[in-house]
Amino acid sequence: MATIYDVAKLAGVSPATVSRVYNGVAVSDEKVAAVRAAAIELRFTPNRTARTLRTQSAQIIALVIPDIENPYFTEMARGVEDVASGAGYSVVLCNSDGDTVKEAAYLDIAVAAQMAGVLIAVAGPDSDLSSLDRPIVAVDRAVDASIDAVVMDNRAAGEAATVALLEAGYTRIACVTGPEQIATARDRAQGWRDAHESRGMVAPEELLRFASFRVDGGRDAVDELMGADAAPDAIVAGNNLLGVGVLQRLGERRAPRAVGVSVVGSLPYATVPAGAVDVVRLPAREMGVTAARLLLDRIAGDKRAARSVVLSGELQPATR
Amino acid sequence: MATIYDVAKLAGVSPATVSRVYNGVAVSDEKVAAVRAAAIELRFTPNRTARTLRTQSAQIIALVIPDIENPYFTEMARGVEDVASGAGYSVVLCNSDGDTVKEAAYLDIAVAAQMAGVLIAVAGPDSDLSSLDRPIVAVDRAVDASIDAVVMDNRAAGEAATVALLEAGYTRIACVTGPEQIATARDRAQGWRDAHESRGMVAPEELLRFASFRVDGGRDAVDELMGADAAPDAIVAGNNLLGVGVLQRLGERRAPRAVGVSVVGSLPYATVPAGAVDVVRLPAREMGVTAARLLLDRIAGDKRAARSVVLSGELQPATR
DNA sequence: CTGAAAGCGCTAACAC
DNA sequence: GTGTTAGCGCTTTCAG
Repeated sequence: MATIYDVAKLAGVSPATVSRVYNGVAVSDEKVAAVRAAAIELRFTPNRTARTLRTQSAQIIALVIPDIENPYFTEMARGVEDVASGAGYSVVLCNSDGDTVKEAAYLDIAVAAQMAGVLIAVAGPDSDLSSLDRPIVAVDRAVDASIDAVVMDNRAAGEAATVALLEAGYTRIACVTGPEQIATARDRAQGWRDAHESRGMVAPEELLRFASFRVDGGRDAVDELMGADAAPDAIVAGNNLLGVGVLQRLGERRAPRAVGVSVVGSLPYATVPAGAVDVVRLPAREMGVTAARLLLDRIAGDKRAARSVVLSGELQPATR
Repeated sequence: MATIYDVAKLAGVSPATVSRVYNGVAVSDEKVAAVRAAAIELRFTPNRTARTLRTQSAQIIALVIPDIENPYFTEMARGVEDVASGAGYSVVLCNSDGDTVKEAAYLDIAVAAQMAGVLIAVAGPDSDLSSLDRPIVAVDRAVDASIDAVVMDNRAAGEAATVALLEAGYTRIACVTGPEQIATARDRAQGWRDAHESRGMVAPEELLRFASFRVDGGRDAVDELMGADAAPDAIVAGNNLLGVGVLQRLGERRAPRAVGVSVVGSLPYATVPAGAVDVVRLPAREMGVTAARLLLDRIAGDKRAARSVVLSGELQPATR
């Protein structure tokens, strides 16, 4: 690979001038032209490693998520990437797998590779961000008041999903949500409680299930709930994958009667007919866009107090 | 951040010795202990940027894929990551979006950041890999004989999907596959032809559609196919997302009679009951694992002639 | 086995 | 506006 010295020699200028051309520092037009020509001839691309070592900051943003196979997070990733690449940053996608050990390893890498900042949907309450000495924004899952966050209004989303079923006339509504230690999961369950309360009812706590935020979690919960004596007549699924599992398993069981389903989160790859279930669409892409902008602001030196942005889901009611 | 000089001073050794400890070069036990202790005290992590600048190679593998929102590719990514991280490499996921310009930008970054190697599912036939002066393995889509590749037997997969429908008694079978310029898409269509031929039939070319490899492609194709005079009685979908679109749209239309569906690729998030459609499962994770191993071999200096590994799909027949 | 020292390619003072 | 030069933190000869 050609270096700035090669280009400088060919263009008849100093290495510093070549550097300036690539960093938007004022250089006379003729020298700019000479440098550009030389660079093309030598197929020169600035070495990012050297630049990073010198400036102590790579033009890279780490995006750490707990499940790369969940379309919710990949949709978010798209949003992040669009903003980041527009600003000249690359995005490194890191899959923590919900494992705080793997997560910590990625955060170490982010530091060791001098990445400019980190966007993270934490694996859990034990996630340790303390050794991260650079800008960081929490996405989807808040960490604490000292860290910028962009999250969904999970309680309201859970409530909206539940209200839709109540309004449709269901009376025994179960809730299948994610792991109890994840606030997102708890908040959505709280929304399910609140929906009942707001109508003078009390949520049937015996129909609340904490599962993994995965398809299997939804499938298992259906078997458990529907196998019991006083089975529910409807189910609120706490995220997209749980919704898929619930719908899959309900479809496979010969149901004595239709069970209502509503889902917190979109189902981009589900194959239920449109309008078959209530869905509270969560603006995942927008979350990614917002978080990326916030992070770029921080990287640019924004020193204001930590902000927290809350995005709202939108009920897309079933057609009944 | 602490440097090897800080550690060296505290441990009472030279910087070179600290470096050796971190690179598995022989150092006396007592000095190793002293260095480790100092490193812990100073919370030292070797700076990867400096190491990369010096060695001219980052412990990073770029994985360039055309659609990060497609579960097929994220499943593959998991396989890649498991192998890579086991070998001490990080994986950078790059979403080319099927755009050769974005793809080229990522490949430039891979070079500029001195990444150790590249795994790529090329965006199309115009993808330019010529300026990539480092190990590279094509996944899912072969490039040419000079480049290692790990791909599916797409023709056979298309054939198996079609045969399943023929055996189920369908007689007018459409094929909705991906963009014509993508070999994967053409090969699957060829399998559809071959299935007919092997039974002494001729494939109804007027029922062949090239669409984007996305949900919408499948939806639109259904409208077009089913709206025509001589509509098909079954459809082969050329990838997972097309399958989702086809199933969605068929479910939404009031079908005069059941239309058979078979899909090349798994449907992890579909909500059709198990056994409702024929699926040719493609071992995406295995593809990622195999490709990553091949790439690591190349990075380690394997100079043998380019290999091409072909993986087979597995029909998971519908229960009828 | 260990230390000194050069240098990977770039940027940022600093001088002119 | 431009050139000279000193590192960024690490690895790797080369001596010893």
